[in-house]
Amino acid sequence: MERKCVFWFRRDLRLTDNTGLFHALSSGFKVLPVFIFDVAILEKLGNKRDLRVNFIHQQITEIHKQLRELGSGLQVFYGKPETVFQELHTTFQFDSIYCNHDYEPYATKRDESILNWGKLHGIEFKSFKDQCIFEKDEITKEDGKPYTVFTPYSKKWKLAIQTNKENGDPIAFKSFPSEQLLRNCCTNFQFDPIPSLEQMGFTANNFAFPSKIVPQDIIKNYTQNRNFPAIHGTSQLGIHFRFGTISVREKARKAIQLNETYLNELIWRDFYMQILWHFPHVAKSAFKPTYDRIEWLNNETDFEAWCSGNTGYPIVDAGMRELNATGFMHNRVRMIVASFLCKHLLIDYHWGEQYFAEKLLDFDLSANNGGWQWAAGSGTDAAPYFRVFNPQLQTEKFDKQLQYIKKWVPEYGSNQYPKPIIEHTFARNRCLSTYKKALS
DNA sequence: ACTCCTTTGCG
DNA sequence: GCAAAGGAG
Repeated sequence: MERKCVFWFRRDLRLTDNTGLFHALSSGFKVLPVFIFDVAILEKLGNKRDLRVNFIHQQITEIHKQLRELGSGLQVFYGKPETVFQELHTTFQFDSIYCNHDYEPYATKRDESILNWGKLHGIEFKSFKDQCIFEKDEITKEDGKPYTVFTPYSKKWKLAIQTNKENGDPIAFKSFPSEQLLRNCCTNFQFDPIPSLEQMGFTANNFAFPSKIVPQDIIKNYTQNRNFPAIHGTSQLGIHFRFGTISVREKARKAIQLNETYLNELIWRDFYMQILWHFPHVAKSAFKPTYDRIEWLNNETDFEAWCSGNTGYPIVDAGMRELNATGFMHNRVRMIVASFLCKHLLIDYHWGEQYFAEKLLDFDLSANNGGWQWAAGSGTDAAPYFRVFNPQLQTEKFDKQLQYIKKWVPEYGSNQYPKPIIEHTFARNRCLSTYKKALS
């Protein structure tokens, strides 16, 4: 009988340079590509117009189309992964499941449960590194322990790129499934139509997502431009990294050629992924436990003003309005609004982290958590607690002409614009004493 | 022990 | 200039 396997797409929604898919196709087994809309994840999304679900739907529809042209297809399910595989196995006797590693706590548990289910039925679960360059224990200190500070981590990372070249270049375009390989996909399978967004309780939306093609000048001038929110100076590739619609290896090769500052951003991504892997508690609580003792004020009126972009601090409000309108916020501004929420308003960083998780199209647990804990001061290599961003100075440095502010806060300067909800120096001193109390 | 960070602000 | 905390080499 023909040996068969399943390739399970998760956050690697592409056919080219996809490590797990490549291994599945070269295994000698016939490959059934599948995608599962996980009910547990979708049910947690409060907004039924969620654009990220739209994005996933678009991408898998595209993959299905590409595989169709090769006489195969993508089998898409809506359900609980454990149940889906169990049911699929009764009609389609596969010998193994191939996929790529996912390092988030929920995904780790889910994969372990699938692996254990597989063991009971003699099904192998084979997972590969694909969404980052170095993972887990690949970059550690000399004593084998994980780095918790970025700079030494990044030095080791760059060194490893050089030294690993001989035995399997970590950024090589090594996993290209040729058309011939793709023909190892199942052709005699009755593919079901892809469940519609409406069937899953979501609304379809014609949204123009950021392109995965980045003009080379943006990367070349990244160092000079990246901090100015009025300039289109960042790649805006976040959503593509999040769902694996681009290959991080490809982008790392480009970054090495073109711009070290941009490369560092990719290394930050690996850094926070390995932090989440080694210290999964950061998803729920502070990396530095004493920071859980901070007595946040958590004023809901202040939080509402922050969310809606009505704090009376124009750079903060511009950022929040950009986020609410587009699902994107410039990174410099992310730092400013985060610092403002934690330090000026003394609102638990978890509130802001959650709000970003709901709104950002490029939301990624490890990066978002790392960023918020950095801003709150509670994280690895974080901003010292006594460093309180001054929104006024940040504006003078990074939006001197007020172009960004005027774009998102058109009423700025008129009497329509709210007065600051808190005075800077007062807020700063209140923050310092509150933090000091918790940390002493 | 000594140095260098760490997406900075204040006096 | 210096603040004030801890990691890494």
